[in-house]
Amino acid sequence: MLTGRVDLSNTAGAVLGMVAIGARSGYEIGRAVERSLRFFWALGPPQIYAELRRLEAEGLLRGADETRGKRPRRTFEVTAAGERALRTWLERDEPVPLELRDPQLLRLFFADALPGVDASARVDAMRRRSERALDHFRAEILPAADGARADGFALPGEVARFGVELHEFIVGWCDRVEAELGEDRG
Amino acid sequence: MLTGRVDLSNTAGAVLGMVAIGARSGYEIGRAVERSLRFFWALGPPQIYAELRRLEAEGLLRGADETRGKRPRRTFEVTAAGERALRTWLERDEPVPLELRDPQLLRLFFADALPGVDASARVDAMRRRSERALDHFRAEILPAADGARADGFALPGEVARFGVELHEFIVGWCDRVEAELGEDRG
DNA sequence: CAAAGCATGTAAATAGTTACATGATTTA
DNA sequence: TAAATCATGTAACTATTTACATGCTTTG
Repeated sequence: MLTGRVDLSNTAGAVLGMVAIGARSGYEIGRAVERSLRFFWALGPPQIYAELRRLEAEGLLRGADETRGKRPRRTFEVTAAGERALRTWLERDEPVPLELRDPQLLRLFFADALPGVDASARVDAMRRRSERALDHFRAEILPAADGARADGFALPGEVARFGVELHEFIVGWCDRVEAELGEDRG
Repeated sequence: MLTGRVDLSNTAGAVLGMVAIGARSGYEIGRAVERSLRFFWALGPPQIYAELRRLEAEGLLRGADETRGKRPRRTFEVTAAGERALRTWLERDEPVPLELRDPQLLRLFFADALPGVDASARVDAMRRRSERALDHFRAEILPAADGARADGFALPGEVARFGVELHEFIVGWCDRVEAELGEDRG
């Protein structure tokens, strides 16, 4: 069907957007996701390939076969209809929730539901996680965002800095809470 | 089976934990979730009821029938095995990722993928969303956390303050980015 | 040339959401 | 007593993850 969806899902928007900024194959999209969207919109290979197939069937992407020997390979580009759909999705202004799903915060929430559970250990795990995340941002995501900036895309850099500052905020919060918990015990 | 799972899922831990801190029925758990976990671990009624059934079948919860007339109703309490499972889950120390899933940040990321898309409008939607969230925290979640504190549970309050400070951070970030975007245009 | 890892995907299972159904209780 | 809302769930659908399969390409 060549008319396409009017309302893209967020995952469809992410995949279409990735093709729009230059990722051609499922694999390239997967690589780009790992270096950019990953921390606020994770996508695994099965989702990417399934979405590519749907978007092509709807006429929002045009696929080309680049099979070599028995190894299948397919590359994509955005059609005019795809660009319209992407624009509509980008500009949509419904109230979208911030979906945070954090097992660590969940454990901390219940840490005093049972006697003898060490809340500080939960907070410490949270802090270490954000420190690891910061390493990853500095090693992978910020450099990739600089690359995007060189290609004329500025927003990936802003979003990457959001990630960095978010984790810095979490580290600071953990330090404050650990100090408080220490006082209560002391 | 009365042996129970060794490894609770996070959703199972959330439901079991809610019973442990005093929510007795599926409905009460749902209410409590809306006033506390919602912003970092959302759970709808179908998940809650399905999980209660599983936890009872595994012997981690003991259910009691309180049907009135034709209206079914079931209340629960944590068994000794349930308490052990909850403790194990609470103290588990695997590297759990921060799963952020934010359609707004996703749109902002791609805002310069197409010409003529207004990035400031995306940032503004983000800021308004966090302002609404802050209203909700002050009206619902912080008071509920104060209630929990009165019952001897301190961590829900800490976690609620995490939510407040997180959204304050986001509001500040949005203001900074909007200022930057304004400069670039001006 | 064997092993490691790069690249491309699929099938099956699990998790989560949406839409609905239904009865009890309170309120206008 | 009609309407609202409280309370309890189920069925069907959608999204996501896990585990696997397979063939190419590079490197020791």
